[in-house]
Amino acid sequence: MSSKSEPLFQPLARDALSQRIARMLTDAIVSGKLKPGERVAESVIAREFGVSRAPVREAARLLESAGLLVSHANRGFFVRTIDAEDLDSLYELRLCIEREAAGRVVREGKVEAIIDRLRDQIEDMVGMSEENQLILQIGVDLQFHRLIVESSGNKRFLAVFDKLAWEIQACTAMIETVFDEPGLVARNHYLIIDALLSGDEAEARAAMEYHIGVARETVVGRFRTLEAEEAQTGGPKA
Amino acid sequence: MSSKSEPLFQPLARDALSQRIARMLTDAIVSGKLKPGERVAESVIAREFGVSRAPVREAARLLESAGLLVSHANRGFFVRTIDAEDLDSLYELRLCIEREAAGRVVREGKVEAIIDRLRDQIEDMVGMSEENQLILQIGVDLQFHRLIVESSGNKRFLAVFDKLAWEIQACTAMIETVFDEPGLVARNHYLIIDALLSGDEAEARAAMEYHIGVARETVVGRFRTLEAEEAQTGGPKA
DNA sequence: TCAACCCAAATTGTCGACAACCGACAATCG
DNA sequence: CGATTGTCGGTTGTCGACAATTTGGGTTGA
Repeated sequence: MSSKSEPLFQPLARDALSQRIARMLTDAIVSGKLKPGERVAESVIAREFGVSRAPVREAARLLESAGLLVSHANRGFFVRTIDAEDLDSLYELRLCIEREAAGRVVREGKVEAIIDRLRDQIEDMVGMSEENQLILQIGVDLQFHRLIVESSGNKRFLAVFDKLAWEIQACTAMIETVFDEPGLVARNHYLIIDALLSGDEAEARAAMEYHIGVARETVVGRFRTLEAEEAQTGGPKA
Repeated sequence: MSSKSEPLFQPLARDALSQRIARMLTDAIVSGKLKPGERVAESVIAREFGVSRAPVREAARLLESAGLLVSHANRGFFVRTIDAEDLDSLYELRLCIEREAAGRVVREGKVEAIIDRLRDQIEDMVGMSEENQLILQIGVDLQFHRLIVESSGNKRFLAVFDKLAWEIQACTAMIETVFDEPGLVARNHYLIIDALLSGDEAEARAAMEYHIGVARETVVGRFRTLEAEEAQTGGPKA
């Protein structure tokens, strides 16, 4: 092994077209440029990207399995609509995963390895909250939680988290003012860090449960009012 | 609606080809006819089914997102290999979901609505255990658990469960003797029913945790020995 | 006026073909 | 004889075209 020479170049980024298209579409949905319920015609997308329909189709199927699109047979793809109840279920699932992950991180002594990065991310969140960069803040927020899930060592937890994180980001992007006091939300993550550092598994689980519970109430609550407003203006869609 | 005449024929299978192919492939994998690590060339499958590669490709991507296949860029699809550690992670995830689901079923008083069906399924399991129909028994076993998860009312729980159930079934299909005493395993489900009927949420959670813990130790243990055996005979594959 | 019907435009589902790519074997050179 | 390089068969990635299906609007008839 020692005879291997130092690599001069990184491998070129040569993903398949479908993967690049999937990433573009994901960004468009998560950032809210494509709105829920909106149609995503593969021929239209193919024209815009200047490729054939095959890779677009594959990208769409990828996003379908990720839960960002839904497909009706012979009618094509639509950006997934999500209702408050569904969002609530999503947070309940998230709670299960992250609570267990936080416990495992403490139990297996993985806190030290990530504590610095977690602190940095909180700093980033605080900075973004002061500049009212809410979408970006949500992104870092999810990264913070992802890091904990990742270091739990359970790859299945991470896979589930990644799937639901996309959806949560997309949903929060739809709400104009997610939190009344973004700075407070950012700083509240210090409570999680404290609990992790306490070394008490039960405390870590409780802190995570509380944290996610607050987010759940806030976001789902906002979403409910948003739904009620839209029920008055625009008609409901299936 | 009443004017509709009696249907002379069943509707022809008019799902997309890809869905039918996906189902066939799923059966082949879950039942063990396609072994882990085995190559699934889309051109070969397309020839066998007498269709073009496009629907086969879509089916493969579907199964990839379901976790039954993996794709290496430009090299095609392979039946997913799973190691004991991964299987253990899977059971840990399953524990999180089902423990919470059992609690919710009790909390929201949904037990009555499903108790009869649960009992029937246990009877089925006992019958199959006596006839040494282990694969079938595992299927009903998972149906039993699925019913609890479904009636928890959280659609996300059900979605995650369905994904991991496939994998658990495929893994157990690889092990010749999953349990020493299948009849005992089947009857142990009565403990879950008792806990659900107790009306105590904590008790329901504990019973589910214990039940899955036993299965986890048994199956993962068997899998470890299976891995060790294969490490001697055949070389390990990436 | 309204309903049912029919037709046309647009979109998806599927197909066969070609090019790019990977892995393995054979050929070449030191 | 070992290592690198060239070549080849087979597979995937992508494409353009055709068939099947849905949708919406226009027409016809009561």
